[in-house]
Amino acid sequence: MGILERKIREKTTRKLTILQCARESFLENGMDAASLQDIAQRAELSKAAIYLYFKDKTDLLDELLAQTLEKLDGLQSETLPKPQNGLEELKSWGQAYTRLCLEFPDDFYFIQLIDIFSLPLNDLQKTDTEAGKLMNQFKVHIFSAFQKGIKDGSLRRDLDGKKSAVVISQVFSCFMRQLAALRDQVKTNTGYAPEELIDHLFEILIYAIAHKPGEKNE
Amino acid sequence: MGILERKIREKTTRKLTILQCARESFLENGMDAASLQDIAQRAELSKAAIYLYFKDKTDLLDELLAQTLEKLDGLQSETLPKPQNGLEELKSWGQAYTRLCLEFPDDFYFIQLIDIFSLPLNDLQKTDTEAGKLMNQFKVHIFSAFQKGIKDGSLRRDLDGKKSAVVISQVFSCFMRQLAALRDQVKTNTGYAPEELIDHLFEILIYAIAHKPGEKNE
DNA sequence: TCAGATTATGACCGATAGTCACAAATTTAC
DNA sequence: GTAAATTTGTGACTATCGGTCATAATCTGA
Repeated sequence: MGILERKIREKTTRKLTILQCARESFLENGMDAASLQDIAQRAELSKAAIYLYFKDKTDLLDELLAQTLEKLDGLQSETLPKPQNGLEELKSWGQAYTRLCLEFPDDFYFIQLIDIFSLPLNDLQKTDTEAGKLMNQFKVHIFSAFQKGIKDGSLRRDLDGKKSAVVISQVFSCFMRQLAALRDQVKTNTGYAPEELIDHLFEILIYAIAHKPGEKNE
Repeated sequence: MGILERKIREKTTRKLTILQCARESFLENGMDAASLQDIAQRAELSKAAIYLYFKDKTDLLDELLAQTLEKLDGLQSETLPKPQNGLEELKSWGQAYTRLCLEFPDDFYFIQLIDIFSLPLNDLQKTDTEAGKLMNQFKVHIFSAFQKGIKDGSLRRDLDGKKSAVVISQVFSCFMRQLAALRDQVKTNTGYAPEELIDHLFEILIYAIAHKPGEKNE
């Protein structure tokens, strides 16, 4: 039985090696320009050998994306050890996403490639890839944070929780994606550092959805 | 002189023919998948002949983009014949952009390919392409509408006009882009029609930046 | 009529993603 | 221990892409 275990172990380590090489190549050359030939060379394999471990180029990407989504999950639970009100929970997700963007651009590169709302919110089980499943989980978290916030009074009660979740999440992910894509040019093009713009986006969004203590909330 | 005129006329019509064929091919196959071979066949020319009229593939795209930006300009001045306050002006730009997205998806496809804020806001003359110049004009319009709104009291006075212009425009264009990209899936994936989501985005953004009559504005 | 410019082409280049027949290595069966 | 079967690997291949280039056809002005 030790043989089988060793073979499985070798297979997975080889897979991980290829993934790591793919990660480097994607980051250095970008999603389109990265060639399987280059990835194969880094892994000291022939290009055809890659296809023994991965269906195609997008399959490689899916696995890398799954890795990154797990990291996002980790960052969020790191910043929010205890459950708080809905608004605080939303903020913590936003901060985790922001940290991924600013502190871990390598990871963010993969998240930003896909669109969070290109997957159905309803058919939770209808996802074929690992990354798809994780993305759905993520969406469910955001959605329930909105519902919670409306109930506990930290968000405006006249909001349609689900609709706001869709719009706000979409806004946030799109904004961060664009920011990450232009990273170095943002400051020179707009005159503002990425952090400033993100802060302002936070202000605007929170201003728009949070219940303000002074006002009545019904 | 008639000969020269005819030659110029023939040259421009041929250019327009190629542009139209490129437009169709881009729309049918997408920016990447559309091949110059296909465009050439549609135009009943050899692939090499295309390069007599356009520098490369992105040159084709630039011209199509310029056409679309002019259309956006037309839509805006159509809905806003007379100058109003800053908020109204911003709304009219938003509506023009929305109309382009919903009513003229073919045109929107090209606008959505580029990012409004990937060009510098400062160096207005440093644009090499026609599309670049038009984009810069567009950005200037939005920027001055914010300044105007803050002055005339239709926007919150505590806003940093320039910063808000950057963030809001980015949010808006990203959102619409994603919406257009997923067009048919939006309803099934989120449960909301594109129009509903756009309306809600309008509500949120206006709620966040507009001066509310009841409140003091300083 | 004929030189010179314009317009057009097919053949070609280097690059890509992906396939496939075949070979080497390794495990399993006897 | 050896042969069969399976896994792991490869180089050569296809088809397609954006783009170039020598060459040819067409048209213009003198």
